[in-house]
Amino acid sequence: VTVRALHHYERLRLLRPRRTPSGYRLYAPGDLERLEQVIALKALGLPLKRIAVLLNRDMLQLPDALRMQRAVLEDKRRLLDRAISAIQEALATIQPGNPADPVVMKKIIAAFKIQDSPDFLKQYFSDEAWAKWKQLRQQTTPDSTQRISQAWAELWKDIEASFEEEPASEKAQDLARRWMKLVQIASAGDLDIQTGWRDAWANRERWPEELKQHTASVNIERIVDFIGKAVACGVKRYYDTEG
Amino acid sequence: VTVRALHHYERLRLLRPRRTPSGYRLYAPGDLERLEQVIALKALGLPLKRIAVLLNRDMLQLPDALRMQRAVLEDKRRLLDRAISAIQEALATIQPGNPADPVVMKKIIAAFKIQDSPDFLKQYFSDEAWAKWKQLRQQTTPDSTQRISQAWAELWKDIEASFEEEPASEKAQDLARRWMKLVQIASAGDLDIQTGWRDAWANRERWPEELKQHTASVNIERIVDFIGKAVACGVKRYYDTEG
DNA sequence: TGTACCCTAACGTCGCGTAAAGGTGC
DNA sequence: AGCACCTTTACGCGACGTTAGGGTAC
Repeated sequence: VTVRALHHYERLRLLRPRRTPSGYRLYAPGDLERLEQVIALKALGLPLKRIAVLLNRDMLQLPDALRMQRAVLEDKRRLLDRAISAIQEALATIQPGNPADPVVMKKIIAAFKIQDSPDFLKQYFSDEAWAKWKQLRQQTTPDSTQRISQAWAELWKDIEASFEEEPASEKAQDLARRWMKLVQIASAGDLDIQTGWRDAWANRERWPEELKQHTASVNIERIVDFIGKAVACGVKRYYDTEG
Repeated sequence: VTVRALHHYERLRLLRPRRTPSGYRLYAPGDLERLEQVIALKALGLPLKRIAVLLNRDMLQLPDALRMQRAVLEDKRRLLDRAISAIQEALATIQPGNPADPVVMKKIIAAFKIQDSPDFLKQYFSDEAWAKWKQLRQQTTPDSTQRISQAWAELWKDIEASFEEEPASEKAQDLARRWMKLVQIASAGDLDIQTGWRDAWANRERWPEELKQHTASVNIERIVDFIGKAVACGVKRYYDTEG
């Protein structure tokens, strides 16, 4: 805490130290305690004026203020997460050595829009599934979100390289297993969430443009078709051997 | 984007729209594209002056700027996480209905100090273990951190209520299993991290005061003693039955 | 003639940092 | 007398919001 800060707090009526006859400030232990309170609340992001109200008028507002502040900070955190993963996406497209400035910009913009659009997907989810999905996203670190979306991209590419395979072939069955595993990871094994996504994908031609573009680099229709057949094949084989 | 913002960007040389004879601004498609770039970079938290340099002088700095900004945002996120969990702690102590304002403040301060002190724990970890532990903390959401620390607190209380039990009793063995399970969860099953924590706990009388106070509400010495015996008992029983 | 826009200029916000100009303690 | 400290006053930052005062398009 700098001297200037102390003066600042005093002008905002947060501190009222006594003075020596010549005008020097004298900080008593009580002032120090109050200062610690100010610093604690400031560290939570509360504006000094609000702290002044809390400490001078009524401490009873404190729990409410804390709850509000928590909500504010959580919003800020979400914005930060979005910005960070947008940077990740942008850096990923810039890596290969192509400068391509406007492309990078558009990647950033797209990354934001994609994270805006989930609200649009809500219509395909049941209320319960949507609540679970939202909670899951809150619990997931952007880092692991990043890894999952990269795993999808890699899987799509691998599938595109295997379009010629028979659905029953070992290679196709491997891809199908990877697919199902990713579905389990991305949905945390929750069936309601998986159902919501299945419906959302079934109506993907009605998605907003920016969301569609996220899969524009691959032939998503043929991929879905291929995996659908491979999974069907795998399920059939499973029942043939089991029963 | 408000009108005032457009004027502001223009004064900072971020935009240069043409003018009608009477002085009205005319925004061409090129200006719009540039505006979108400004907005995208601003959303990442870059200051407008830096954006001006990037867009006017050299785009080549862009990747470096993005990487730096990512680091800045990740720091901010860590601060935010700390503030959020400090609020959680404070609200948790306020719940029971006791106003107790100064106590709440001290909780907040303590919550910050505890999150500051991990650097002190570094000395007990091998370099490799410390790196793994840092990475694990980065990947863990504050939410789940909160749940884990609450689980520890509950377990401690349950153990305190069972001090009279024999180490070999079913109840003690249950508590030992809960303990080992929490260790596995908190360390993500990593042996290096577990070893680091074991050393850190072994020297807990040399921890800084604020960290010690975190366990001050329970009789941590007897808890550690009790669990040590119970685990030893469990291990012995395991080998007796196996071999 | 109205009214819905546009323009510039300039001050306010928030939490201090940073002088500048001068007094106090020892 | 010197030097390290204190005091008040006031401007600066960053990204605009918000008047105030006046012109323009239709």
